[in-house]
Amino acid sequence: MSALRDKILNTATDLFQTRGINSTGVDTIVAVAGTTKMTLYKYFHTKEGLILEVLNKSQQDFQSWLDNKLNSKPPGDKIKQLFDFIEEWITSPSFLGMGFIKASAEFPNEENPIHQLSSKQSREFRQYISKLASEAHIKDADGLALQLSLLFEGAVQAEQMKRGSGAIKYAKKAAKSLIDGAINQ
Amino acid sequence: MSALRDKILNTATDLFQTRGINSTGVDTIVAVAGTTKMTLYKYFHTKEGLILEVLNKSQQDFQSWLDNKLNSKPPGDKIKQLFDFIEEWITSPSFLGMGFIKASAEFPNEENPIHQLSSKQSREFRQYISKLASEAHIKDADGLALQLSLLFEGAVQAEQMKRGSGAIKYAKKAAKSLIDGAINQ
DNA sequence: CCATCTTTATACAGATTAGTATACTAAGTA
DNA sequence: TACTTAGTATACTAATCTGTATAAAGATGG
Repeated sequence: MSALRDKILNTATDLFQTRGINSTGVDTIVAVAGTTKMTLYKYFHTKEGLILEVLNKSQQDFQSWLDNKLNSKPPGDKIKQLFDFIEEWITSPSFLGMGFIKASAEFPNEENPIHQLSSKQSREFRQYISKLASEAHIKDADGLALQLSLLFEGAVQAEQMKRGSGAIKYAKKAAKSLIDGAINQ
Repeated sequence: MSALRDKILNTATDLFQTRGINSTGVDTIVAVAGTTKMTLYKYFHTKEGLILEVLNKSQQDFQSWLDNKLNSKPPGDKIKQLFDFIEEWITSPSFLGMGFIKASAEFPNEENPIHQLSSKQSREFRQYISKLASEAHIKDADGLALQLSLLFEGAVQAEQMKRGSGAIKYAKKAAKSLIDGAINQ
């Protein structure tokens, strides 16, 4: 809708990833975005509201990027190609981390709305992987999806800790082993 | 050395895990520990110093607990039993998360001393797993260790997001697959 | 009993935080 | 031209943050 609103949202996304959520004040966000607090609070009623919107948009962007990549492949092959695109995403120079992983660590209390949204996004991504596994006619789709999501989150975590860790290469290998094992069963 | 110093360290460890590091002020720490800021700053020169000590102690405690558990097993069997003890640790009611995983998310900048310590601890734990793999005469010990560490960090992450997730059960299965695959090769 | 050391209590400085109030400017639209 | 809307500029509140200064209280050992 508003270009200024988008600018604030994108600036906040970037700052939250590079400096941390709690360490980034609204004053910093508006200064970097080139606007004022009045405008920020017009579009986002509280900082928490802004954080929730940042998380939602980040996840939507990631999911639709991935979905778009996979949509050109036959349904039964998608699960096998999943980690190729995850590798592309993680090794991209613009990779700054996964929003919901960092957010859940900064807001560890399970009662907190930000933590709850993070948890929900993690669950939904796992379900997405499970759907891919089902389409490949894998028996225990949920079980495999959980294992793959562990590899995924582990690889993201490793890359957040040390850029260029190369962890995704090994996650990919491990994923291939697990997928092959699940198919021949 | 000092009982009061330990009390502050333990209180900070608990609060950092349950409320987050940046969200926990030194005033809160001393109030819960039942002492004053003057005493805290006598033993820890800055909050950052306290955080670094909390991280170090947490990791030492975890490592020595695990090492103690594994020491009763023959060297070649340790890698196979690793995830049994990790499961015991994660499912324990006192489990509050992994210090270095949360800390690296709260301090995402790689220049930050807290981030650097987190990264170092993650690397050292991976090397520890690699040593276990070597003792079991596994060829690509480093490769397997990296894969297992991804499963480990993924499972911890999952459990931090949703207590009682059961993720560790699937991580254990996946680890078994990967270890068996690495042995028969 | 005196001297030393640890700890407490309290108040403070200076910076930063989230969020609001007020007045202004600019731009489009009817 | 008059009205509305979007955004800016700035100052403010009230709370919280890390870290320090100062003085009193307790404890310990010679």
